[in-house]
Amino acid sequence: MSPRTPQQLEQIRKERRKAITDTALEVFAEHGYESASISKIAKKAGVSKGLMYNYFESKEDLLTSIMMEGMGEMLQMFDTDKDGILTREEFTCFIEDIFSLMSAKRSFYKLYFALIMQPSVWKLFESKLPGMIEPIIKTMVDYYRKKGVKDPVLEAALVGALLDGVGFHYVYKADLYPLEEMKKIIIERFV
Amino acid sequence: MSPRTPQQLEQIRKERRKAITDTALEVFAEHGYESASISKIAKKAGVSKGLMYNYFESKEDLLTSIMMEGMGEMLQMFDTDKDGILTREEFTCFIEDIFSLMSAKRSFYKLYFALIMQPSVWKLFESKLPGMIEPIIKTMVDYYRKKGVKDPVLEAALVGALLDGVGFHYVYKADLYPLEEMKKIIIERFV
Amino acid sequence: MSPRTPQQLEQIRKERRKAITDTALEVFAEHGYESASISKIAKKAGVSKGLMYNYFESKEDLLTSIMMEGMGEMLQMFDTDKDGILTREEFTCFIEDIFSLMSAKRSFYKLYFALIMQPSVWKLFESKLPGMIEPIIKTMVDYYRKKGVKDPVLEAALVGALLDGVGFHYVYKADLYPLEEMKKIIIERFV
Amino acid sequence: MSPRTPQQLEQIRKERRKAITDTALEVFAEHGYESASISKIAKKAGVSKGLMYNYFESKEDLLTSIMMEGMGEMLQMFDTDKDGILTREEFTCFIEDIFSLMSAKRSFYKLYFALIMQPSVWKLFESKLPGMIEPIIKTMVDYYRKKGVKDPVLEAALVGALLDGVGFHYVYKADLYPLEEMKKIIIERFV
DNA sequence: AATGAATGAGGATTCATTCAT
DNA sequence: TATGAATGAATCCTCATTCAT
Repeated sequence: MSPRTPQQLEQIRKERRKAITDTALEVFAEHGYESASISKIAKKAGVSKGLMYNYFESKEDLLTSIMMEGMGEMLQMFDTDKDGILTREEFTCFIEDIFSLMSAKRSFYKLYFALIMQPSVWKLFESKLPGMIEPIIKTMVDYYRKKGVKDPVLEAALVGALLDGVGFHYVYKADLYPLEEMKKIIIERFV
Repeated sequence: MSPRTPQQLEQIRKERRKAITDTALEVFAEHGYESASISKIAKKAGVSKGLMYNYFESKEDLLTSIMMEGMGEMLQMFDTDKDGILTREEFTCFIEDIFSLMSAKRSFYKLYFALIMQPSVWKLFESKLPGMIEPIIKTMVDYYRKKGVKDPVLEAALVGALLDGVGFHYVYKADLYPLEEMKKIIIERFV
Repeated sequence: MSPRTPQQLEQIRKERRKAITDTALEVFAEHGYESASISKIAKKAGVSKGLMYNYFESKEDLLTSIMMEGMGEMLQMFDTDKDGILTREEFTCFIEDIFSLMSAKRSFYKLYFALIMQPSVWKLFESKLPGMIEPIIKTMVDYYRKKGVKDPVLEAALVGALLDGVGFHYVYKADLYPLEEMKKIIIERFV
Repeated sequence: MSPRTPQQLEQIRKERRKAITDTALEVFAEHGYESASISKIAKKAGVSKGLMYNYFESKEDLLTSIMMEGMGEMLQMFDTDKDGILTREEFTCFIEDIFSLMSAKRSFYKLYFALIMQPSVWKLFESKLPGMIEPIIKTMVDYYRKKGVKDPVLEAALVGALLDGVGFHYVYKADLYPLEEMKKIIIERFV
């Protein structure tokens, strides 16, 4: 009879949108951006092709939306106030956060790696990615500086490379990767 | 105008094939596997579309051929006999080899990263890659075992991740990356 | 908050309908029939897509309604009784009416031209159009016959072609067209 | 065995291209630009959809190619040298040329009208048309200026509108139109 | 061995229309 | 009466692959 209330509509849109982005993330990560067809995503999300364009302007928009939101979520995890002194415990916590993230958001990580390597797609993000990574790097540099390490920037770069390498291997070796042991040894050696 | 000798024909075939693979490598890396069209590659290689199928069965065959040959070349660099005891000096040498490879074949390296990260491409190789990488891993595990490290497999995995991470960063940060310092610190800490 | 009276409802319906047809005319004329989407029209008319179908059965129905009504309006302008003798002043008036119409209803003219030229659309109107044009032709033939012109039918055809040509150019040359001067010279020469 | 000679290829391309443009002209004119689908044209031309894009970059390119070529042909008819003084006889000739064109190329003329009236099509040509029509306008303006007419530009616009109007009516009234008489009266009055 | 015309399946996208509310 | 989410057919276009020459 009467049209839905704005609240109802908002609710519907939110749910549908999430269904689409969740599915798209999976499919993008599984097949790559180019191979993932809107058709496949729509079908897997239980939605018509046409509806996809009710929520996202284009395939590219769908991709960038997912990436931006995923990156936003990741950044929030490191958003706790780290202006003061960084204790040993806090840094341990920080490393553990990164590892939690790796397993919690493995699909996203995979997509991130897959996309970052595709020059055509890279262009969409190269301006935004540094902003995401910088605070993480800074945290580490600060920690090592305070700890009195000789070359804190190099040390942070080393740990950064190590973490990316672990992430990369983990993402591709799937369930066989000794993530927990790796975490322990990294905390042991680099905290 | 006598017909070409079989040797000449063989020579021509070899050259044409190389022209195609070289061009394809570039185009695949620049546009990604899916976006790179046979047409573009053929035109850039100065060859007709039809001829491509005289040298390669399909687009996928073209890709796998390129990857296999490229990886074969890389592995040859580590083919020196390392069956005996691995001394500290030899391991240092080994690490240095890897870093040499990174800078000597950097563009090459970049192309391989770009391709291997695409899930559609990865699927074609994930069964073959372990066999190719294994000797490298094995070299490291052996070294750490002999050195008396507590968990040599984990240690090798750690260094493996670190090296991949460094390669990854180096390939993308281009000329700004402190590759030499990184090499020094890795040898210092992990040899 | 008593419910609206039937009169009020009727009034609201009328206004809404007019809002839709007015907007649709603009959009059809601007983008052409095929390119004009119901969505665009609805949004521009401040109405929901769904409501469009409450007032018109289909896109085609919307188009034909607009055309019929527009043509009706045009005919009314020439509906003044012209049975008696047509003086020079009355004919001047008549020409001026046509020019008024051109600028007052430019959007409609544009749509009319655009559609009349599409054979598939033409079929919807070809039975009704002659009825609209005939009285205009007749008025002119009568005038020239009374004036003693040698071939009044040819003269009327000439002026008819001229008026259509001017309308055509005016509609497409937009604001740059010297409509006033054209009117003056036509009245000067052909009245 | 051996590939086709360039001459053979050229021949094939020419023929196919003509088959496509001829069919497209018909279909565009019958259904309008937007409604005419590449599929329909391809099928009617006895050609695959894909091949259309071997000959034309896009639907728009197909349309513009047809229009440009048709208009080029028309303009060639007015290519006789008209740089010197334009005598009364030459101008008569010029008008007669236009009328010849109307009947000789009536079908193209019809298509031209049908297409040019569609706003979406018009946009593609409004930048190019003036350049093509200008010489015709200029010829008329020059003639009237030399003849001492008070406002030669307006006079030319008047005749231009008249000619377009006549063309428009002729094209739609088909065989019933008194084209010859119209020509005579126009030459009588406007030369 | 070599060519490029030709095919057709499949991709992203649009949009008139329907329907639950 | 009014809404806009949802559908799916149809559109333009791309491209790996085939084939006559």
